[in-house]
Amino acid sequence: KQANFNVISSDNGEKAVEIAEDILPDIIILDWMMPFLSGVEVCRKLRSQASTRQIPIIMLSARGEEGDRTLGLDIGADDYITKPFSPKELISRIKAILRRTRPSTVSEVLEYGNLKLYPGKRLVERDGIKINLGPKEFNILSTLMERPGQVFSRTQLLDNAWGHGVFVEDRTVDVHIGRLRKALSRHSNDKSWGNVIRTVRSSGYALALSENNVVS
Amino acid sequence: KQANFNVISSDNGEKAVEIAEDILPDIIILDWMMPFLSGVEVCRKLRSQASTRQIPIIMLSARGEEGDRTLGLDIGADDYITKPFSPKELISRIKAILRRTRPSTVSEVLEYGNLKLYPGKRLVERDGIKINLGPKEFNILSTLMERPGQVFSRTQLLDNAWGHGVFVEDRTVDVHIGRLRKALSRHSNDKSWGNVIRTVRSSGYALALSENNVVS
DNA sequence: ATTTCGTGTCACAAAACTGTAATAAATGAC
DNA sequence: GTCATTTATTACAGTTTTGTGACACGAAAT
Repeated sequence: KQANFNVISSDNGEKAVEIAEDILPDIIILDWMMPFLSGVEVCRKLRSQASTRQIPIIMLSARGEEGDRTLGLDIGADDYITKPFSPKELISRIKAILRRTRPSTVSEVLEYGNLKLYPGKRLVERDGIKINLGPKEFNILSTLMERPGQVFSRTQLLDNAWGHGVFVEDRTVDVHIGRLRKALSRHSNDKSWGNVIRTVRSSGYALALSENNVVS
Repeated sequence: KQANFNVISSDNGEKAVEIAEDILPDIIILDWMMPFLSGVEVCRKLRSQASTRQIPIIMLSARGEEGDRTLGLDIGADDYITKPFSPKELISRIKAILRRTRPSTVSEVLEYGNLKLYPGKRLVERDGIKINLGPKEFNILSTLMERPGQVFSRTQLLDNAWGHGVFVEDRTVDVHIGRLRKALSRHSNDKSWGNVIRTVRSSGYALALSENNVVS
């Protein structure tokens, strides 16, 4: 919490799995020893299910034997820390993992062209000029900026920006993309303020600098 | 091999471990039953060694009992497939795993001559110049570029680029090939921008550099 | 209580893309 | 060279997909 993560905890393995399936956290810290379901079993369970398979897992253990360590990693944990450990170490390992899976959760700032997005401050700037976005628009842009160039389908954007399991029309994304585009080019006529969101017919949207834009 | 992976195979477990340690492949497909060292033992061996510990493993097995499955996963396999399975399934599971461990190996980009195609970005470049293609054209080119040189019948192209079970005239492919050719050579007269799509009379189409074209 | 803001939908307009058919070219066998 | 086939091109009439303004609604701010 001190490192500014949103933490949900559970004191038993069974519940942990439920929660994980439900809210799909960015990362899971798993204690080896837990009531009902051990860390190993939880890990296995999470790995056996498509929805949770991709979630990074860090295992914590009091025992330091080599055997445990490899078992932990074998079982699909992304990292393994033995107690005692410093909170600092835990945080930096978490960040190391998130840096490659979810840049926006740990980066101070995401940049693309003259665009800057500060995930923590929920702030977007273009050429240093602050830009006002609604939450949804911010989330969409944030998603796009995590993987510049990647095409995201409307459904993916809905999942990422709205949260899972919401019932919203796909086309609603279009409207928000429209608002986003408008907001991103409101304050200048400079060419460098052109459209940064490419629409990919029949697929979705992607971030793209207009100077890179396609010749047709 | 058909999916464009570089494959090395071994017919016994002992050798497999040696090879793995030697060349450090991106992923290992392991049969449960093997002479000398069973798949399980190979898996254990690979997992116990630092150099090979990170390499993803997919286990293949003829037996479908749950016991085996969890044993396979426990032992450190990243995935577990029971025979019979479709090659397609195997490929897609391989890709799923590589996507998170080695994104770059799952063809971030397909290249052919001065052509580059980025599947994730739905983007095509020739000599670095971006080229605008409709969805169907992109799909066709994508299909062709996955196996340069290979001749695809109109029906195959229809299946791949349109999806199975669509009712479209075979000849429609011709038209799209025409559009594709035009789009691919629109922005330059350079000889290197010549036709890259070879038509194979009475068979279909294939990717081919014009300098490779047949002299008749 | 009112205003403001952000959202989600709809409907319609605008764009982009497709499939087909008709016609012209080309290829290859004889 | 002629003929039968097969492919290339073109034009055009749909279709499909996107962009956008309008509007209603609820939550938050005033």
